[in-house]
Amino acid sequence: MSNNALSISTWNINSVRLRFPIVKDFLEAERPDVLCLQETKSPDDRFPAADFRQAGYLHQAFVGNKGYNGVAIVSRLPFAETQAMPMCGRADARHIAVTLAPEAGRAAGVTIHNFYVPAGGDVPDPDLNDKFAHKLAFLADMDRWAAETAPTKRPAVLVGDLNIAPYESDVWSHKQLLDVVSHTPVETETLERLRSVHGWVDAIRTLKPEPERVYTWWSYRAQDWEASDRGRRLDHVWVSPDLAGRLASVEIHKPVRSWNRPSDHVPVTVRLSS
DNA sequence: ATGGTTGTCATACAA
Repeated sequence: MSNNALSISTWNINSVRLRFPIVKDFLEAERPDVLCLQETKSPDDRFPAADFRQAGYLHQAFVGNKGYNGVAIVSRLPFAETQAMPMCGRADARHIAVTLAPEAGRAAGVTIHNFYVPAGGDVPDPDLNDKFAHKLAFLADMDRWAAETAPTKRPAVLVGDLNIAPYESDVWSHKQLLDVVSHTPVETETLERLRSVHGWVDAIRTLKPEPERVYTWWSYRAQDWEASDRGRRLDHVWVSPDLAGRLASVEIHKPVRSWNRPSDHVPVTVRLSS
């Protein structure tokens, strides 16, 4: 029997229909048990469900909108239940969760939460920028949700594009990004409090501790993303304390950023041992 | 200081 009880990949795909070919290549290469996607940009009736089934991912949960937002979880392991929460009172497809069924073996009963936090626009002032106000309200909603449901009291994994790079070594220049949305103190402190107060363990930083620089996103706007290497760690994997001892590996799939017609985010894979 | 790119949908807007 494999010592690998559960592998989960998370990836902001920036249009699942446009990028299905590279998603398929990724699944064939890595074969994660579960793939969590953000920014699918697809209404539910146009989600490529049959394509994922053909790739072996029979179990699916997704919510989407036409042209924006959207999250999905596709899996080789069956679900006992699925849930999509409206955040900030809006049904705008920024959260979906599944709990793995008894047939998932050592991974049975693990709940996987997939979040897509609003990017927040350009101006880091909630009074001047509604999108930044929405981002802060979304984080407050996540805090409320965690306080009310205590997700880390049970085996749980939280993944997604949280659109915040919390630590100095999560960005190419801490000093130059202090006023840039994704790395402002109000965001980084709020995210760190949200994570730690509710008992989540940062899986990426557990296995790749500071001060190693870790990025999961590189802008489309660089002439040469790899040469300039102005990245940020916007994508996260958090686990509940009872799973922290089972963290086997975390992989940032940086080469995927150079694949044909890439997303600006790369996939991240976490593996839990039995 | 500014603009740089991408995807979607319709030619603006969000990221």
